[in-house]
Amino acid sequence: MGFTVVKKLDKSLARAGILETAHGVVETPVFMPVGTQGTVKSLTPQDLGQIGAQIILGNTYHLYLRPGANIIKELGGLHRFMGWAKPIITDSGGFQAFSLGAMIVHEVKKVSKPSGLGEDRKRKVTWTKEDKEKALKEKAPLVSRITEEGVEFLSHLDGSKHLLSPEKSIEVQLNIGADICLVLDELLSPLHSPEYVKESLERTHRWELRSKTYFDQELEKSTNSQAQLFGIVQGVYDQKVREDEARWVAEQGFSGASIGGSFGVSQYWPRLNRPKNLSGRETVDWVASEAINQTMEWVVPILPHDWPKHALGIGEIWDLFECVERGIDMFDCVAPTRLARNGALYISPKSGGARKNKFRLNIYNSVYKTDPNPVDAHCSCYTCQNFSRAYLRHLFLAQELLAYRLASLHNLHFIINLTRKIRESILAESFFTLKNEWLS
RNA sequence: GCUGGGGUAGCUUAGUGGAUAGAGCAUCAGGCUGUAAACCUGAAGGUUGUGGGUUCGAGUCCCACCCCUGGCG
Repeated sequence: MGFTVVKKLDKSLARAGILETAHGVVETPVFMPVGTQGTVKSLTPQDLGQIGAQIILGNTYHLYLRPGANIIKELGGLHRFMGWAKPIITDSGGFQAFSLGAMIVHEVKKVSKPSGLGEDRKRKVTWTKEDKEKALKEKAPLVSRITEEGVEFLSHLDGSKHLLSPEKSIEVQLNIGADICLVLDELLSPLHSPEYVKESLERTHRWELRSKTYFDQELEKSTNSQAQLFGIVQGVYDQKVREDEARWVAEQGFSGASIGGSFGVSQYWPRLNRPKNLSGRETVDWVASEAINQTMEWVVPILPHDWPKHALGIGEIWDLFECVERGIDMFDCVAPTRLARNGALYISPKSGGARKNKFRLNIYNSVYKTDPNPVDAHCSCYTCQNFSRAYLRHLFLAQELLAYRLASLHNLHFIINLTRKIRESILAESFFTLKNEWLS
């Protein structure tokens, strides 16, 4: 079990590697489809194999609530349960602490529009205990809250109360049979104040250590004794914060590192040298990319060279290039599958894909009503080989289930294939040529 | 022919004589980055069947006509 860098570029941190796990090797850079509830929505493991998926991501929080980690364990672990024999990485539930908590209260996202700037600057989000209680009560009946012990959840399924502690999270991940487990962390939002960020990061350190202690202690007894544990670099859009976190994580003896957080700026974390002449929409995109790219630049060089580095939740097309260039090896992202179900289908530069349209077309648009062409004429996926845009549009408008399946197949094939090409370009030392073809 | 019900957005409809006639679906366009997401926003769309009357004011009340629909001849 371990990670080997097989090729590194001179001009950047981009590299190709091989990650060994109990369920086989993973060639990096790699894109990991998200299968939150023990399924990559609408696709079978056979589909995933055919489009070249090497490893998928499952979710502790969802599987713990339903069907329950013990049930999965009894039925032979998640691999057997869902019929996927290749590696699985599991998220710790840290993201749900955020998406059911601060994300709602702060009205931010994983990758946020610039908030706290311009008109929004007046908006003040304090985070005293009283405000927190009040905000949670008023704004979100179903939420998570952070305590020293862990994350308290009210189940989104039945409202029941649960505590996901670092120990519980690891217990669930080991029971599920994850090849790679993640420590429990708390995502920070751009609207968290410096005081709260400090408090939270100190707590996350304690959670990460508790996760690791429990992991080390339980691993041998576990039916999953070859599992690996990744640490998480948390933080906000601030160089010192991120570098400090990277230094801390680097010293804890993990098998790898995931880089997480909510990427955006605010009155607290406004570090911006924004190019002028950008439209409003371009600014939004620029800020999101800038926060992600800068963060990777700050963090990656500090982390051990021989650790696999995982960008949590990142995976838009430009991110793949920019993050690989900055030394990232692994990606997971809901974008390909969620966008697919919502009718946004990826297109390559040769088919009109570009930064400005986010390399997507909206299949619902009426221009595709009679379009006989495949989604992307340069794509070799099953969907593009067999169906027209007009047919796909029809399926979406009719809300036929096949729409979601064909679209997911295409988007995932597209991203996985692109990531594979990126890997090949590193091996062939043509990475920048490829990047230029896509992001010129 | 007699009699009852009904005509409001493409469809289904809400609407005590009082604000710019609302909504759902459909249409159109945005958005979506460790999945509370086959989701969320927004826009467009109206000669209230036609014509007249009462009234400061009518989708609403009155009259005539037209159309749909049920019942009886």
